[in-house]
Order: sequence, then C-alpha cells, then structure tokens
Amino acid sequence: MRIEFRHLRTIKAIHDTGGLAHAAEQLNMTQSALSHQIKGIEDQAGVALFARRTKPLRLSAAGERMLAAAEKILPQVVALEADFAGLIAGKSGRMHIAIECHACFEWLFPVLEQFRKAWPDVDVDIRPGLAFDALPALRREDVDLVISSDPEQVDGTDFSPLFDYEPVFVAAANHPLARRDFIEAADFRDQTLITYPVDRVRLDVFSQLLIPVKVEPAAVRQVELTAVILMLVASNRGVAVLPDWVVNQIKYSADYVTRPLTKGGMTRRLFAATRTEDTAQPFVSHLIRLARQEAVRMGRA
Amino acid sequence: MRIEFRHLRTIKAIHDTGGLAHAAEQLNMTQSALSHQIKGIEDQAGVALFARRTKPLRLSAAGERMLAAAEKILPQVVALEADFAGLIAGKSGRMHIAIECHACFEWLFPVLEQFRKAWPDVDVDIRPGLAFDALPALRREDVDLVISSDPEQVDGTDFSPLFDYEPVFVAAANHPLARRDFIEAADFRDQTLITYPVDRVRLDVFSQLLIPVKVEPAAVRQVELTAVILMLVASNRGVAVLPDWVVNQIKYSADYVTRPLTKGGMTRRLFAATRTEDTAQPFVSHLIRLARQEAVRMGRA
DNA sequence: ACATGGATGTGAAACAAATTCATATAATTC
DNA sequence: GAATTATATGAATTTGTTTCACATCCATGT
Repeated sequence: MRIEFRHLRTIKAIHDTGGLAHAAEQLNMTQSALSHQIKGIEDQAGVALFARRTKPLRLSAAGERMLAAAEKILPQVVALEADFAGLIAGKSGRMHIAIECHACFEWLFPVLEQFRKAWPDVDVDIRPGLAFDALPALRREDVDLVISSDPEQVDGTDFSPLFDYEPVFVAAANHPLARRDFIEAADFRDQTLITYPVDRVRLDVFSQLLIPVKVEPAAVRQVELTAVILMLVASNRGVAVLPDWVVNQIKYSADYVTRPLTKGGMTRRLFAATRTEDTAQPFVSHLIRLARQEAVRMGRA
Repeated sequence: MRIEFRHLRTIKAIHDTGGLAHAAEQLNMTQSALSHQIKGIEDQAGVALFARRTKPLRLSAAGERMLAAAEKILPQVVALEADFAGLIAGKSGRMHIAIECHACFEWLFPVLEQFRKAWPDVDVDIRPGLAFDALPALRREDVDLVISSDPEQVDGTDFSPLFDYEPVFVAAANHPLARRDFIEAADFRDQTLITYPVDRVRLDVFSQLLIPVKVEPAAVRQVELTAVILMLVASNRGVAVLPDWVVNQIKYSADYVTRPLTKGGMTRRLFAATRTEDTAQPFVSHLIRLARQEAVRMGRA
C-alpha cells in the first residue's frame, strides 16, 4: 500500500478533529475504515504514525512529519483542481502564440501586456522558431494562435482578420530611388535589400513582388532587429520593405523616406489563426479584439 | 474518481517517455491500464489532458498544468518516504526536551548546538511549560527526553545519570551568612530567598532542605534569569541557592560568595529520562553522551 | 478491584475500483 | 494502401477499501 492522498487527508483530519471517530465523521467514513487505513500506512512505511499510549490518538514524530507533508501537498491538489475548474469555466487556459510575420513582435508585445492583466490565469507565451510550419503546430496543439498573412482553407482552423497593412519601401532620404513616386520590382535589381532573417516566402517583398517576376536584388542582408534595419537604411547601407505601421511607430530618424510598392501600393491583411473549437473561448476572442484595437492605435483600420 | 498520486505518476511518465506504451512499461503496467486511467481523470475533471489529434499522445493545456503539479508534488512524497526511511534507520527523529530543572538551560543550549550539527535531520526543540508533569508528557510522547533530578521507578522510562552537582548557597560577600563555613536550613528563616519562578518542590532548597524541617524564609522572590538572580544577590537584595556549575559558569561579579548547604555539602544528580524503546536510538544516546561531556567541560564529574 | 463509557483495533464479508486480456480502431510510415 | 505503431474499449479479473459486528483497551468513578 503506497501513500495516497486519502492518507494525507486522514492524517490531517485526525489531527484537526483530535480523534478517529470525529475524523471519520468529517470524512464521511466509519471509524473502522480509518483504523484500517492507518494500519496500512504504518505497515507499509514501517513507522508508527501515532502514539498509541494515550486514548485520544496523538501524532508520533513520524505522524507529525506526515502531517507537515499533508499540509504542504493537499493545497496543491486543491489548486490543481481549481485550475481545471478555471479551464472549464474559460477563465484560465493557454495562449501560446506563433508569429509567421517577424515584425509582429512590435505590436504584439503591448497587446499581450494588456491581455495578461485581463486574464491573469491564462498562460501566455510567444513561441519563436516555428515560423515555417506554424499552422501544423496549431493543429497539433503546440500553439494556440498563429499570426499569419496567408490564410489557408484548413479544416478546423479559423482565420480572423486583424488589420490591413501596407508593405512599404524604405530608403535613405538621399537615395536615388527616394525621388520616385512608387517602386517596382525591377528597381530592386541593383539594390542591397535588408530583411529579417527568415525564409524568403515569409517576406512580403519576395512572396508578393520579386518571386512572381523572378527579380533578384544585388544583395540581401539579414538583420534581426527592426530598429537596426532602419538605422542601416538611414545610413544608406541598403533598402528595406517593412509594414507601414512599423515605420510609423519607430521614428528613430527622419533620414529615410517611404514609398509605395507598385503604382497603387500593396495591401496585405494580417490574420489570427485559431482552432475552431477554441475561437469562441472568451479569452481567445478577447485577444483578437485587443489586437484590432492596437491596430487602430497604430493608425491603421 | 479523485486525483491520486498514481495519476500524477502516469502523467509524468507519459510525458517523459513520450507515449502510453513506453510509460506503461516504465510503470510496470499495461498500456490499457493507462488508457483507462487517463479516461478516468478526464471524465472526472471534465478536461482533456491530451491532444488526441496526433498519435504519440501530447499534453494539452490542462495536461501541462497537471504535469506541473506532478513535478511539484511527487518529489514531496518521495521526501516524505525518505523521511520515514530516515526515521527507521535512526538518522532522523524527534528530540523534544522538557527540563524540570530551570537552570539547565545554561548547559543545555551549547549541548544542543553540537547535537544539531551531528543530527541535522533530527527535529530538536525545548518544550517549556511542562516543568511539573514532564514525566507523563514523556509517556504521552509529548516530549522525548526529560532532564530531571528526581528519578522515579516508572515502567518503560529509563533514567540515565548525567552528572552530579552541588546546590550551593550564594550571598553577597558582605552578607552576614558569608562568614559561615556552611549554611543550614534554619539560617533561611530571616532571609529573602531568590528562586526561579517554578513550583517549590522542583527547587532543591525547598525539596531537600527547607520542606523536610518546615522552615519558611522571611520572603521569597521569583526571578526568571540566572544572571539577574546573581546580580540581585551581589547587591544584597537576597540570597539564593543555585547549582555550583551555574555559579562557576557565570562570573558576572566577584561580589558574592558561595557556601555549602549543611555541613558536608549537598549532592544531587541530574538524569536524562527517556522512553525505554528510545534509549537505544543512536541519536538519543549521543545526546546523553554530549551532555556528560559538557558536564566535564564545566568542571564537573 | 470492578463496572462503565468512550475510543480504538480486528477479521470477514461486501463493495468499489484499478488492471489485465483480447481485440478494435486510428494515425503514421514506407 | 499495406504494414506498422499507437491508442481505445468492454468484459473479466484482481486488487484494494470500506463496512459490519464485535473485541479490546484505557481512564474514571464507585
């Protein structure tokens, strides 16, 4: 007979009520059951849990230690059960997010800050390194929400539109292309393009502009941080294509200008992909709402 | 079906081994048993512990929380079981001490300091407030050792001699009685006697000297601290009777002198009372040995 | 000492629950 | 899509807990 929660509860009840009979009542059992139970643990552990010399059963040294353990452990089980109850009630849960769009860190952080305040019992996290197969990860329940701009008709996956954005060309103010009204794919042919260090198909410039017409920039340089990309652009070490809201947000310098891509400009839409079963969860829809609000705050519809 | 340790172990094993079948092997059970077990908790808790979409079973949000709980709780049970093992092996235990002799604090503290270093897993404590029925408390396992100078023939209780001491009369150097070679009971009749605040029968002066011949001091003043008693005596506010080693130990002032009680002096012996079943325990006998050593250090046999 | 009442212990039976066996079903891999 | 690997399920079995009925023990009052 191994130690079980039942035994911890028994020890605690006997100690609290000061006797087998009372403890039995509290636990809705017969006194006999408790007696058997105690005997069981004592036999198994090989130690006396109680001083039998006196009539109202009293804890022995070993019993005291077991009681101490009980008082530590039992609340943790209660907490776990409360956790489950919260999960069912939709008050707690998990919100692990994968972002395909690298720049999205910029607006996601403030959104998550708000979200955590509203849903303290939800376990929030951003899972990097899944950029290329984020949707399968969503299906596998590796993550619970994917930020993506490429909605796919996948069964059981919902794509909720968040906001539209415009990938814009960014160059130094004194760059030759800065004089153009708009930029075309061919213009990249003799430029150094600075991008995030992710797969090309995940970058709007390539997937939407350059790959379709098979244009290759003179050079591609990969840089992690948005602020660094803008600094490099401002000092004329290359050009970049970034979502308009990134450039609007981060005004480190006035030394660069933005231009539309193609004559009419390019428009892309960002989506939150979730499992259909989860989309209705209150905290999931709340996060999506917060993201849309953040878009408004950034000056985007 | 309530949550049991078994379930925590199962969750952990499935997570660790990455599948029911492997987990089953590790737990010496069939895969079927685990499947039933999981179903049981999921039904009971009302949450899915695993994402069933994939084949090697993967934890869901609820499962992750349960795993976290398991990793917190299981080690505590292991610790409890180790504790029991220690109790059996005699490496751990409890050593709650009652002292009938009030002054014994003085030498007991350093002994306990040493003891704790030698037996870090033994729960050491001094239980005050039991001075008058310490031996029953020992029987009841309220305490595990009693320091006493009145051995009684009690069944199941061992009295191990620690050391002999001499209760000596203490008075200010300029006190009239300081000129005597020894002090008798009658000498107390017109003195203010300063004692510890305990029952008279626990004080050697009364039990051994004054009560037998029915002598009552002019006044009795009760003082808690030995140092304060000696200060009061030195400033001639009364006389006291203290164990010789107390006076030898605490040399706050040379303004008082000690004299034997009765012509030949009085000799008393201090004992450690323990339950017979415990006396052989290694840490019990060690504590007794340490106490005897301390007596030697104090200049007593 | 002896009866009395309160409290715990114990064996056998009843009951409840977990595990196994055999087999079905589902996902994954080649 | 066949083979393989992984999980699910129902019925039977085994294991473990609880109850019932009664024994025992201890403290107390007489």
